[in-house]
Amino acid sequence: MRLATWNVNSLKARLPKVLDWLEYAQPDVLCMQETKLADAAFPTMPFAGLGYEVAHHGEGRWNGVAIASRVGLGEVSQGFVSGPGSADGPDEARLVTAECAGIRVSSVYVPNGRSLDSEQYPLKLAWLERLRTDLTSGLSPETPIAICGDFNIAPEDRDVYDAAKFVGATHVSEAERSALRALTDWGLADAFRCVYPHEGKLFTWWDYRAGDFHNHRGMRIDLVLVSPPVREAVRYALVDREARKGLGSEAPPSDHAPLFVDLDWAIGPASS
DNA sequence: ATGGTAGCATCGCTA
Repeated sequence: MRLATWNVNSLKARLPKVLDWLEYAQPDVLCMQETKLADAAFPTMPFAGLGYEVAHHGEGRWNGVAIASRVGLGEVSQGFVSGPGSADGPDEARLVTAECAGIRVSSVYVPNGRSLDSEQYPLKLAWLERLRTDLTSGLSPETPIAICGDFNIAPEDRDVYDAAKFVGATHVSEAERSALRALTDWGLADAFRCVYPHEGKLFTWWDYRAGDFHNHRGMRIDLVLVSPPVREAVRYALVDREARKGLGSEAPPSDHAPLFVDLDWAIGPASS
């Protein structure tokens, strides 16, 4: 089973590239973030044409998350479903969860945080804490779980191109990394790190500006977090940098590259 | 130190 995540930065602008990538990379499940679409505007037909069912949670102009699956899609929930303060906070489409081939898959788009002195920064930390309680309360780590998406956190200094340039910046602060550790302490593992335990400077996002992609100035902020039964099944993972390139007259790329994780996992017949 | 780019509900905001 190939499980992928990709912040597409507008599915409307990126649809041809996403469809090309589905045909080329053949993921069984693709989690998307920043679709920037309302639910009614989601292009269901071209996904169905490639054999994918889709669960989407969108609001229109910003955010928007989706899960496309060709191995079954059930028990869909949009947004937070439980936990304290579930009625609080801004109504932003940043979480959708569905069961795919026996794995509880979530597509998440963690708030950016903007800067440490922004009012958005504590909201990011609160959102992460709420994500933890929502996705883990009442569950055993032995439940097959995969939380996939744009976490807007680089877990370690080796996950940014130059740690010195990020001192005092968001995405690398101790509080953000601690919020991420709360998830891993519960039992979730960074699947990419399971495959590349020693490497550094392997990124999933590069700023559009100043030739950052070409100059290898990026960050690893897109993650697939897996519970122990899924971790046991991890065989391979890759960031597809080809998809971050703008090729000739094609549509321009997202500023994120897709990450996929290959699992030795029984898919079984597709069901819905 | 600044600015660099992209998407959008575009002349301001988000990333």
